[in-house]
Amino acid sequence: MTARSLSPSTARGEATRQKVLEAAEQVFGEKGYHGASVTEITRAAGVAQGTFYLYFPGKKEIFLDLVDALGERLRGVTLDASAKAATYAEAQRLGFSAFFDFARTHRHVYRIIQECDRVDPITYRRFYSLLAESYRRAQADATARGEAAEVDPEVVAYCMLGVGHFVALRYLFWDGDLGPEAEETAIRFAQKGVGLD
Amino acid sequence: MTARSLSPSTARGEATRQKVLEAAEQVFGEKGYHGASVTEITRAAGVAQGTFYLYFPGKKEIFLDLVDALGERLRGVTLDASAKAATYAEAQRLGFSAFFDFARTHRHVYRIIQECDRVDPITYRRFYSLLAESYRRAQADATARGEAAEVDPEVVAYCMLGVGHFVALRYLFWDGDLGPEAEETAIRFAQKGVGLD
Amino acid sequence: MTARSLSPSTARGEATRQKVLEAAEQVFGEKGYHGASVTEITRAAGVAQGTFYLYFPGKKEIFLDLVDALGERLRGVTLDASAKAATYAEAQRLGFSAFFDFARTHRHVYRIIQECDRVDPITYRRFYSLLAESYRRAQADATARGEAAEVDPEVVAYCMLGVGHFVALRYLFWDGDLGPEAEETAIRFAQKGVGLD
Amino acid sequence: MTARSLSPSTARGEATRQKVLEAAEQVFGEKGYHGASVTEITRAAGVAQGTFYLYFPGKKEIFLDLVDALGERLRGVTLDASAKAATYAEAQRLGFSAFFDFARTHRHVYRIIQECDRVDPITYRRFYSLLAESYRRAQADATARGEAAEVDPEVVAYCMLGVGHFVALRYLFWDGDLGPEAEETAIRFAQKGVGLD
DNA sequence: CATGAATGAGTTTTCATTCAT
DNA sequence: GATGAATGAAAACTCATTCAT
Repeated sequence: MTARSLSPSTARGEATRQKVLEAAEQVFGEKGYHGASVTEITRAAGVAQGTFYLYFPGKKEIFLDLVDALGERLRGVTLDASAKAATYAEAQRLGFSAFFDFARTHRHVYRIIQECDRVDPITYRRFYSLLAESYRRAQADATARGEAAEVDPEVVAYCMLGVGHFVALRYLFWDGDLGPEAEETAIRFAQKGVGLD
Repeated sequence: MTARSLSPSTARGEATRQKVLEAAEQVFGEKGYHGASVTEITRAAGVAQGTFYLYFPGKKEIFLDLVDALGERLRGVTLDASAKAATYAEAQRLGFSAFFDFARTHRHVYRIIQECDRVDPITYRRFYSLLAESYRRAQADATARGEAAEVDPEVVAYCMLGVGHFVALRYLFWDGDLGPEAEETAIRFAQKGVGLD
Repeated sequence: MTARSLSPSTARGEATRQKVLEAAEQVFGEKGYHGASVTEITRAAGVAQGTFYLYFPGKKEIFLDLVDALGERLRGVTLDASAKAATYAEAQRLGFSAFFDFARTHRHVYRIIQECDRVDPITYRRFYSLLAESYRRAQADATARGEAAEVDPEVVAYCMLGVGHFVALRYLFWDGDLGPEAEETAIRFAQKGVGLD
Repeated sequence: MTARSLSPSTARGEATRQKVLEAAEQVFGEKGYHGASVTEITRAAGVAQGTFYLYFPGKKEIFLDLVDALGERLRGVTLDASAKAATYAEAQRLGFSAFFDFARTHRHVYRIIQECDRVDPITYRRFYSLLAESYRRAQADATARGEAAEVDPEVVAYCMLGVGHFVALRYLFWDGDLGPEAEETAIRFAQKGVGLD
């Protein structure tokens, strides 16, 4: 997407790069972008300080790389999940479930996304824009098929992003887990709102 | 709420305290928590470095003070707005409008809330918990009056928080402003979801 | 001795000066010269920061004043005690006892003397020189009267200072108290050394 | 003794560590613990500020390291010296001489020991406890062999520490040097006291 | 006499990044 | 490719002292 990482030319190099990347994900997840230090990442990766700069231009860049990668993975799982559905309602249900599963498995890492807004707003925006794009398209298609109301799909996409994010925040991150009823309620909200008339 | 600031005892002191607080709000809004330095805040306030520590224990504390204050103001405006409504639908509409107005007016500052999660998760959680409380109560009351469906009001509260936050993010912070149609669509979403019957 | 303090002209002023002086003694004793702050002293004295500078030129000066005063008191009690004795042996015994009593009562304050060496070596030296003077004279007199050996009384004076100081350090400050046997042994050492014939 | 320093892994690192340590000894000796700053130490060592923290956790730790090292050296020279003696009297004489030599050569550094009491009382106490231990043992052995009187060797040990310290203070630090007569008198005092029969 | 707000120089410490080996 | 010692700018914070009221 953006050429942020330096290229390894050997297999050994590629392996080192991976070690660093994984260590970074773990350390960033644990301490956040500002709380983490390059020293700590390299220590966790089991390489020397200088090695870090052989593969990444700097702390910022590896962080943004991680965010991009995370976005890609998240889009992958949600898209894959909803692709299996026959109806829009079913797609929404499966999509939300996949999202919550992802957030559950990547608790710490998911939270670092928010820090990205200050580190590089462009990357932050891209993260959510690309994610929203799937939602937008699904809504637009459903509308075309008469399965959903005729409303601006872009707005709807961000509404759904919001529902997912805040329900995950409240139940997954604060409470420890999200039960099936809460998940059901969230999906119901996305489909029928608060239930007015 | 939490005793985080030191006490001035004269009017002059109170005035200085205010100057510093306002400068901090401005600088934090512009550069974020980590990007801002105490030096910068005092420079913006027109006082000496040491003066800062006469009124606040440290950078972290003034930041959290600001977040608490922001939460209080935000709860104030949304509650005031929805109090004027006769029906739940109306209350939601007015509440969202008030929220968007607030976010519009406090763009920069509103964004620092997200940084708070890493600085002090307790304060971050309190910010949203207290906000959600109003929404929860409104939903519960509406349900009791037969105006809303019988669903867990806590989940609904966070769904609404999410809708507000992400629509503000997309339209207010990224696009520059949020038009009436988008606002209308968001409210409609909160009331009827994506329109699935 | 040295004109280090500023002069109060009224009775009220004299009272304030005293309050500050006493607070300083206590705070310095507790935290040491460097650990104590002027703010803390004034707080302990119940006066404003500025008031301090009405009576003392600075932190250093009040500290040295305190050291001088302490020396005067210590010389007073040891001299008074040994004046009551008929023989040199008796005078030594009473002098040491008085010294240990003083150290016992002024544990904390006594220890700040050592810090004085770095703050102002002149004052530190004066403290011990004046104290040694009494010992020196007593030894010289005893020699003249045939009660003590014919040795340089100046050296002897410092040996006795050393015995007192280190026994107090070991037993009073570290152990909590100095029993009569230890005191007796110390005195015996001063009179007969390690017991080599 | 206490793991206070960080580890260099190369010869170059070890060399730098030494440079910093030596600079610290010099600067602390000259200005004392509080008068010295890390900046000054690194400047004297010819390294950058940050380098200091590669080898020592902080100013306090390097200071305490220095005190421990000093104690070890001092114990070494006094023990070595007295080990050569046939009698207790001879051992005392040689031990005192070695002590005075050490103090003469390390004037400045020796004086920083006193500051240690406020910086870390434990380390201060250890310094003298370990030193006293040799004296105590020597006295106990001499008593067993009938060479010295039957008195508490612990008290005697501190008496001798005191004699050494204060005679060094008076003659070495204040006067510039300690002549043989004064040294002789001090030793005589340690052996026979003030000469009371 | 007394106050206490204000000052600003000075201190310790951190850490992303560089570079000789 | 890999190392890890070295850098130095920047940060948060303290505190003796001044001075307008």
